[in-house]
Formats: sequence, structure tokens, C-alpha cells
Amino acid sequence: MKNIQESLISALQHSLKEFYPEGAQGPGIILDFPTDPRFGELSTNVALQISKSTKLPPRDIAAKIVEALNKALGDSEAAGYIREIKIEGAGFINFYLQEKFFYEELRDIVARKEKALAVNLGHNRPTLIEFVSANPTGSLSVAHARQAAVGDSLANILAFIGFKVKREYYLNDEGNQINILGDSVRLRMQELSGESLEFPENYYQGDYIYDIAKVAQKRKIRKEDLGDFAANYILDIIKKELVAFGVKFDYWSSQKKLRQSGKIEKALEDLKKRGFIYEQEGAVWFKSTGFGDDKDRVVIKSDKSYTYLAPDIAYHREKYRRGFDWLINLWGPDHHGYIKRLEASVEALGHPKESLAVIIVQLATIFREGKPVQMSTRRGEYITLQEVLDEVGRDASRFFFMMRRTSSHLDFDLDVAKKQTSENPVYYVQYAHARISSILRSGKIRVNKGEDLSVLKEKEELSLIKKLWHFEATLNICLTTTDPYMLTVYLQELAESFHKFYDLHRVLGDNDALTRARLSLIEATRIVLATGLKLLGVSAPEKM
RNA sequence: GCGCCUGUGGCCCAAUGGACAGGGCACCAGCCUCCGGAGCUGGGUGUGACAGUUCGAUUCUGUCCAGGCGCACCA
Repeated sequence: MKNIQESLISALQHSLKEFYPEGAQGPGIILDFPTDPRFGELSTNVALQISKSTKLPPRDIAAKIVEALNKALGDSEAAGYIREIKIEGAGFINFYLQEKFFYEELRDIVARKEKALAVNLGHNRPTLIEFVSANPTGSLSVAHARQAAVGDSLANILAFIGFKVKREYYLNDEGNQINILGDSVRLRMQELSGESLEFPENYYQGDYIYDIAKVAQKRKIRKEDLGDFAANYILDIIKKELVAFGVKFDYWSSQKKLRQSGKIEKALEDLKKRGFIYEQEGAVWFKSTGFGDDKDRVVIKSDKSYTYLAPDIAYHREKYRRGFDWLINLWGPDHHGYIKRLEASVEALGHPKESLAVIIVQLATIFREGKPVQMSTRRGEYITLQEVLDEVGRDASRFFFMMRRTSSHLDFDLDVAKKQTSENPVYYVQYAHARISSILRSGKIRVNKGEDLSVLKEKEELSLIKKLWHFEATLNICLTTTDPYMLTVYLQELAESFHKFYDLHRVLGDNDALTRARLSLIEATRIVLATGLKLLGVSAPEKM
């Protein structure tokens, strides 16, 4: 049956009524997967939660809840899958499911393939996820690489569970940085034609500037167009790097076009109408303190030019106007101080705070031979996405970038990522997939939908099926945390569960019925592994 | 000074407020006549410190200690 958790939660809510007089809000019910199989397949601590407010002993409460719960469940479908409900420990209510529940889950996966794994949690909610958005002034760095891996995988996951997701790259294609870029190219061109000059320290130092200068010279680009020319040149490089990393954007949004369209003025007018704009000391300010910011922010400087915030307010206003009602932004940690003012602007424009999720992607420190690699963008000394790709490949690099929570620092050891050994988690997972593929290739028996799966009685078989069942819940965690990280953990656990089964039990044996059932089991495992890896942008090889 | 992230066995990391804190690496000892040994099994007096909230804290709060990053009318 689909989603026994939902049925149990609603039955539980019903059973809690006697503890909450009309109108009172009970606690949110959480159904956990207990860490220890000794405590059943599902568990809730709701009785312990209630005992806080009622001062009654938790086990007494639990007993009453279970009594009401049995009535509420009656002879419902869910009740047919429950073997036992026990009160254990301090007052946990533990659910022990019938084995047929798992056999049906397994059958469902084999019969419907990855379709059985997709659930519609998103209800087609139009969602825009903006990430990378690096200035087109140089190749993408490892920092962008992590953002690309996380953003793309999160988008995959959200799309898989029913959100209408689009990927967007916001292009800072004008302003100071582009001017400096153009000037950097101009100076290098002068150098190339034999002039000796001093190259400012805050200009772009990388060798790629020479490459651009040479092309610009050949094409006789006008001096005033050098900035745009260089930005476009670099943007082409960035696009290629992203494609190589398996990331494709739906939209490339230009700040220049945004300004030219007059939408910045419109956004500021909108804010003004709503009463959140004022002038002081020759500058125009946004009253962001009205929404929890530490201080008000300048949007138009006293020299009449915009701060970075002004186009950004307009940009986000446009995102909503384009029909999106969930905006996810992935930013580098250098932008974290910027979150509050953007949230403030979104609220000031009348959108709910929750409709904007800003996720800070912490930096990855690259290690080589056990030592951190120092980086400096300005000097052009940094590890690029391309270098990581060339060195360790797409699969390992994407997986590695997501092996820690996105909000946590990540140490990325190039030497480990390169290793094709058990030290390398991505190979551990892929190996499980390859192993299964190999058995399925050599097995001559064809599995059909009606196999009798109840011959799967071994401990390792049942725990593997349970692991498969947890896939959906894992995706749900990725949703609530807006972080694909948990999926990398899950896939490692699933692979482990499979390897343990494989080691103790033969799939292709003399017993035909058992062989068929086990083939179903490993085929389902293969489907879940392949689906999970695909969501992370990692390949699921049939041979390694 | 302010903000964000992080302190878990020798090293790297898990644990949506739960029930004995789990893995990996390294180290030691085992497992291939058999579907892929890139695997599996066994071996461990560990949550930075001190308070607090709670029936219960690695998780929440406060103070302190240590490390990383960021703090513009830059983008």
C-alpha cells in the first residue's frame, strides 16, 4: 500500500482527541524509523510529548492512545498491514508491520520501476532554483562546483517528487567587475603590442586574459566593447564547464537586460508605494529594518548609481511575476550577511517569507597529498571546476561535494576521490550496482511480476527490503532540509545492506522459486540505486 | 566587536529531541572449488568545558574555549 505512514498519522491524530479539548492544537506527530529493528518498523514518541502538558505518566497515555488507535484503524487497509502495536521504553508506541507489506513494496518497485518511486509531494508548485551565478570574469572554481552539484541535484530531486522546477543562472554582466575585466584585457593587449606598463594588482591576473586579448586583437574589438566581449568569451567557457559537469540551466538571466527594461525603477516605485523607501544624506534607502534586518540599506547611492541590492530586489520581484512561488537561491558563504535584506525586500513586496529559501553552500577545501590548497581568485590562483573534473571525474566529484551537509565545510581530498578503492564511497555504491547488473546478466531466469516473494525470509533480505522502502522518506528529508546530502548517506547504507545480503546468500541457486524472488529483490535494489545516483548526477555503471 | 559554519575514538565523518552514540580509514585476525574480494565477518572504557530546559540532549538555550569564513553607499 502507498504510504502507510500517512494513514497511521491521521489515525493517531484522531486518537489524540481525548487529550485535547476542542480547538486545542496537539503536537505534530512524528513517525520515525527506529534505528534498531528491535523496535519495529515505525515508531512515535507522541505519548511522551503529551505527557509534558498533561503531567500523566507516558506509558498510561500510550496505552489509551493505542486503545483509541485500534478503534480508529478498525478494519482499514492500514490495519491489515500491522502485525502488532507495542508500547516500549519510556512510552514509545512501536508499530510492527506484516511481512506482506514489504513484499508488496518490493513487488511494486519491480513492476513499476522508477515510477513507483516517484511521489507527488510538490503538486506542481512552480519552483525556481538559482545557483552558481558566478560573475563571468573567469573559470568556475571549486566553490561554484559545489554549488553546481548541490543545486542541480536538489533540482533533480524536487522535480522527481512533483515540483515544477526550473534552473536559473543570474548573470552579473555589467558593473565594476566587468569594467575591470575589460580594462584587464585592454592592458594585456597593449602589452602584447610591445608596450611595457604596470598591471594593477586588483585586475584579473590569470593567463586566460592574454588568450582573450589575442582574440580581441585579431577581431579588432573596440575598446569600449572589451568588457562585454571578454564576459561573453568567458561565459562560453563557463557554459562548457557546466555541461561537462552535467548541469544544464533553463534560464540565463541578465542583469544588464533587467536594468535596460526599466524594471529596477518599477521595483523601487513599488516599494515606495508600499512605504518602505526614504531619502537621507543624498542616498535612497530601503527600510529593511521593518522586516528584521539590522539596519536600513542603501539602494541608490548619493552619486545616483544603484547598489547591488537594487537590481536584486527587482530581479526577485520578477521571479514572482514570472509565476514562481517558491524561490530557492544557493549562495556562497560570502553572501550570508545579505540574506536578511533580500528576505526583507521579498516581504516588503508582499510575498510570504517562506517563499524564499536562501541556502548557503559552504566552501570546500581542496586537499592534495594531505595538504590544503591555497586559493586566490584575483591572482588567478585557484582550483577550477574543470581541474577537479579532469582529475577525479564527474561521478566522484559530484558525489563528494554532497557528502556533507551543504551548510557544513567540506574537505575534498583529491587523492581519495581519485582512488578506486573502498576508501571511496562513490565506488562502493556504484560497485553494488555493477555487481547486481552482473548477476542479472548471467541469470537466465526471467523475473515476472507475479513472483511469490514470501520465500524471502532471511534477516539480510528483509532489512534490504526495508531499506528500499526508506527511499521515499529519504527524498522527503531532502525536501524538508532542501539539501540532497541525505541521499548520499542513504545510497551508501543501501549499498551496504546489499553487500551484506550478497555475501551471505546466493542469488542464482538450485531452488527456482527462491532464485526468482531474489532476482526480484536485487532488481528492485538496482532500480533504487540507479534512480538515486541519477538524481545526484552520478552514473550507475553496469560494469566497472 | 557582530554574524554564519564547525568541535564526536589515532585520523575522516554519521545520528529529522529518543530507546545500548553508528560507519569508514588505519591496525590485528578471519572469509574466494561457488553470481564481480572495488566485497563480507570479528576486534573499541569517544560527544571541547561548565550550566540550563526536558521524562530523555551529540542535537535546543546561555556562558566560555578552539578552528574556518564573512562583515562596504563593492559585486
